Amino acid sequence: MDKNDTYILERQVGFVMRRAVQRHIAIFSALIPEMTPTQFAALAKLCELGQASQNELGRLTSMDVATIKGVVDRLRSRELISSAPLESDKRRLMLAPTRKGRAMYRKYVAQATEVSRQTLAPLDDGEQRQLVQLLERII
Amino acid sequence: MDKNDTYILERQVGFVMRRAVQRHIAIFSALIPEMTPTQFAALAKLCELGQASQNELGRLTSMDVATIKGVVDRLRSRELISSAPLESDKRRLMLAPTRKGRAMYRKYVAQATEVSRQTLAPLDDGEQRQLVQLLERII
DNA sequence: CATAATTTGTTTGTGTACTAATAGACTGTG
DNA sequence: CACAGTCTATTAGTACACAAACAAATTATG
Repeated sequence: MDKNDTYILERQVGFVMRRAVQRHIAIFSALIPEMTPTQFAALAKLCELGQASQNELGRLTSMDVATIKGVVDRLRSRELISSAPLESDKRRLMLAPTRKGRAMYRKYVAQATEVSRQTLAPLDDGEQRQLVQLLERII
Repeated sequence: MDKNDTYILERQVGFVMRRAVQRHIAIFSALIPEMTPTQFAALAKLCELGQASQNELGRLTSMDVATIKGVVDRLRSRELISSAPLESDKRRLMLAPTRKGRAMYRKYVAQATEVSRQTLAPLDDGEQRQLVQLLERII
């Protein structure tokens, strides 16, 4: 009856996005083998801000409390960021990039741009902008 | 010097895709609380095919060997799929949906379409098609 | 036919992501 | 001031995702 009553997995946004993310992560880890995309995102945001509480950093990088804790733990164990409880609010754990963390960020920031470039390479400039804009609207 | 020498996390495809996937998964689990998107994908594909080996199912749903194993284990422990070694090729584990699995698929297939609809709801019809097509090209 | 290469599935380890429960610290209101 | 509600961080549990190493079965090749 309906022209579209079959469910075609391959055409569902969720499925296609999952595959696109897979490819993106593969490109990322080829170009930036020392870090995951999530770790780089947290480090980049922290370098941009100078410092932030763990919770704040999680919100700004779209990671929930449990996720950001794991990411921060791993970055800290590699001495890319430092942490200290805040005197004026003892609930908060203030984070800052270490010298080593800043160096790591500087080392890879150009590569990170290249990751985005390669991910979008099959599209022309207009299409690239369009894709990012459409994605931003369904967030 | 350059007009774009700062790295803006929020504008990177990877970051935006990650957030879009997060929203999609939230919609999915609100509408289909009994299963994850991945589990539904595997079950749907298996219902479409009738049967498949574990490896085959993994390839068709874009899950690597370790991932598909976990997904299959969980579906099997809930008796949504059955498995049996293939006589003619003893390496292969043939999978098929159980009656219960088929019922589960039928129960949620309309909801799965609704998940895609809600995920794309902020866009008009043309934009929805465009987004999916652009994503397909960067896979 | 024998052996090398490939395919399939399993296991281990690491990392992301979410839920739910908990505890301690802070804030607001009565 | 007290105490209820909120915020921050931690912990435990489940699930996806990938890499690497392995064993068993099959296929290809000399």
